[in-house]
Amino acid sequence: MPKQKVDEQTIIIEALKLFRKQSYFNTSMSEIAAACGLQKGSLYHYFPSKEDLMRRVIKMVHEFFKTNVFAHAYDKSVPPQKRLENLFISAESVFLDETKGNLLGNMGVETALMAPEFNTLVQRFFQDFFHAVKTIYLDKYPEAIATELAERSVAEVEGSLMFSRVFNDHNYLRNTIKRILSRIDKPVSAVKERVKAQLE
Amino acid sequence: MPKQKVDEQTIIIEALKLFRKQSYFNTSMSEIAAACGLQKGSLYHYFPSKEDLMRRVIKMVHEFFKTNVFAHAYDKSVPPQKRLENLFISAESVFLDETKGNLLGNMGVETALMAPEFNTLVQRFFQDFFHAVKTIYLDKYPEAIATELAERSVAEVEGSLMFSRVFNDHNYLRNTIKRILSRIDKPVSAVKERVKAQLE
Amino acid sequence: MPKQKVDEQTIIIEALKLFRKQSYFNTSMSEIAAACGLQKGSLYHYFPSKEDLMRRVIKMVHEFFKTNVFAHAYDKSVPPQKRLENLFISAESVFLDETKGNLLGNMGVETALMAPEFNTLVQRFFQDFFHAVKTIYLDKYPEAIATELAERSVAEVEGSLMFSRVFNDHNYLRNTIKRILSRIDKPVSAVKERVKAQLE
Amino acid sequence: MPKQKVDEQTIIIEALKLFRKQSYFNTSMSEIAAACGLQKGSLYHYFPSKEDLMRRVIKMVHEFFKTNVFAHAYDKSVPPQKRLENLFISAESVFLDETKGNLLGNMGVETALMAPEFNTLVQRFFQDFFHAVKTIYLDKYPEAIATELAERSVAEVEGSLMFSRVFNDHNYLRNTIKRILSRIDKPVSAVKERVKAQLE
DNA sequence: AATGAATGAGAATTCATTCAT
DNA sequence: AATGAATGAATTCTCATTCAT
Repeated sequence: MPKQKVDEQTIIIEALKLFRKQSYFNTSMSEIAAACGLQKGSLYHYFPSKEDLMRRVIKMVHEFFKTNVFAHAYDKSVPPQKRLENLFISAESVFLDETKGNLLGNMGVETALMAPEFNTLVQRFFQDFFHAVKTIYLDKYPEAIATELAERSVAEVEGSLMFSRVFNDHNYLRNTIKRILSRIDKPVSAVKERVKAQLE
Repeated sequence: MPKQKVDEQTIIIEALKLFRKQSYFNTSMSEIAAACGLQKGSLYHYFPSKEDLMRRVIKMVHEFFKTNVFAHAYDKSVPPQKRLENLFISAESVFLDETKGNLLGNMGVETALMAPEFNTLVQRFFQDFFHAVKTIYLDKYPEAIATELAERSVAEVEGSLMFSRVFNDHNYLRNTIKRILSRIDKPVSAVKERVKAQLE
Repeated sequence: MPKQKVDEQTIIIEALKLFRKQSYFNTSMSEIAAACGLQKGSLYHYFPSKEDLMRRVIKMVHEFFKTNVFAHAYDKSVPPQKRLENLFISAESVFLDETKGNLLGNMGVETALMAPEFNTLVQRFFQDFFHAVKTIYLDKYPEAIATELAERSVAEVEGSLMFSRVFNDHNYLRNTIKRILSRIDKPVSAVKERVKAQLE
Repeated sequence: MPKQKVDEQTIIIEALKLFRKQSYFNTSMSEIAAACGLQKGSLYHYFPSKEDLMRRVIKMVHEFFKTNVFAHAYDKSVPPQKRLENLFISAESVFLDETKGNLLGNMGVETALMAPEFNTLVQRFFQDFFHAVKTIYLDKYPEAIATELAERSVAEVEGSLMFSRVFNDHNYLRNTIKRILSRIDKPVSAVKERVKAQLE
């Protein structure tokens, strides 16, 4: 009659932390089990396979972002500037948080490489990310511009997140987010002009 | 049979292709050997270990970029706009080329995670990348602005490169590069203003 | 299939037998596993490495000797002649026993060569051996003589044990032990004289 | 038209040194080649296999002992005490010499274990050793005693040689040899008596 | 639910050996 | 005679997974 020592959530979080730190292929089920205070055999009570556990990790991160980050975009009671700020500031804190992790941030490629199925999950995450950011920009800009701004912002965030990790310096991401937020305050005309210029 | 079947270069390139496609940890020495038409034991003639092979791969990519991409930045016979174009257009073709690969592009994080030594190599790559881009911007902008523009451009490139791979759509990267190139044509004053605005 | 097939002790003993028969470097983990009716991977449940298994084998032999051989030397309820007899007769039966083995007997050198740590373990074994034998001689002889007799006896035993194995003839060891035991019955004076003679 | 870089002798000696230091199984052909300043493939010009090389090493050591050590026993122009001294003093210097080595000394067991053929070679070595020593003793003692003394002396030498290596202290062997040499000076009667005592 | 034993496939690596040059 | 490339078998070790208790 063994007592339950952990729950699914705990295992998913411990797995996330290890995948983030060491990558999926370089993390063994034993390590995950050990991080949970379990024997490796016990993990199979919760997840039928390592791949399935990874799936759950990705989904959990995705859900977390939906609830805690992307949701800000859709809160119509808040003005667009402020919504953008809420979204990116919360994204920043998640990305830079060891625990909550950003498996889907700059590790998107590695994750996507694992299997077509994972690629799909990663795509969905970024689609949601784009959609949220674009939704905000649509309050101030027409479709084409909003799309471009959203893709650009998320790309900058992902790129600078990578630098933050590679150089172990949070400022890359922080400065990028500051810059993105400052951009939305600028007069519409300037942006329009530039975008137009690119379209020929 | 004792006739030379491959050379170091070939092995490094085959390894690069596989690492790019499958990630380092998910690629076995057998696979690399098979890709070269060798027995796995034979690889150890050329490289004392898998890690060492990886080191060589990274260095080769770095050298390739120095010679074929970053070098454009320092060709003072060419006007800055054109230098920026040469640099990013060549970067684009390398990044999107299966063969030459961009291990150090969006896979920087996984690579960097492998070991402190690899992290250092990845850092050096990006430092060189930053430096090249910044050198061009310095022809038109003062130090602070050039730095910011360089970091931003490289971040955008890296982020959109990730999207290109995740969504299997080269346009993410292509559009980003177009945008970056169009930016340098804009009057200095606009940029200055925005940067100043961010500095308080 | 998850039913315990062997225990640590069994593995250690099987390893000992093989090391004795084939030497450490010429015995593979597969062979040891096969001798235990296990798959090779299963050994790593019990021992983290081959070297560690060797360590355990050495320690087990050492413990066995402490308990079953050297202990006779310290049983003060028994007269010295008899103690010496008990010690060497039990040593003989262990040395010549395939199962209990004498890895630390005449294979001391190969074992000691393996690594400094193993050398230390072998040294400890012989120190204990010397100490036990010397303790007995001290009941009849002064320090200097007891030391010399102990070193000599153990050396003779080891040398003749080697011959017993090389010539596959137990009599080398048996006769040596008989001779050693007969020696202690001799008048002290004769021994003293000889030892004195050597001391100039 | 490659020049001869080494000769058989050199290789045999380098191999001997390595086998002595690391044991046969733990020494690779590459290491031997490297010690000779050759590529491993080149060794096969001189010896058809590693085993054959080992055979040659054993034979060379045996020949060396025949010529430089055992020969002293048969030089009838020298009195027995002096012959014994010559024999053991030369043996001592060989045994303790890193270069000339004593593969057949205390490593007899490991060597003998390798294959029946090697066991035979080791047996022959010790038979010659016994015979030489016994020949000297026969000048002073009758057959039975000479045999016993020879076996005992060689056993002591081998045992103490092992201690010298395990404890890295040449004195074990040196003192043993001193003791053996002092023994032959003693009156015949004492030895006779003891030997007789053992024979019932 | 948890464990710990066991598995078997496969990882990286080593190595004796072969042979064209 | 020497080399260096190549091999293939073997070695140590790892790991996802299974399952009886």
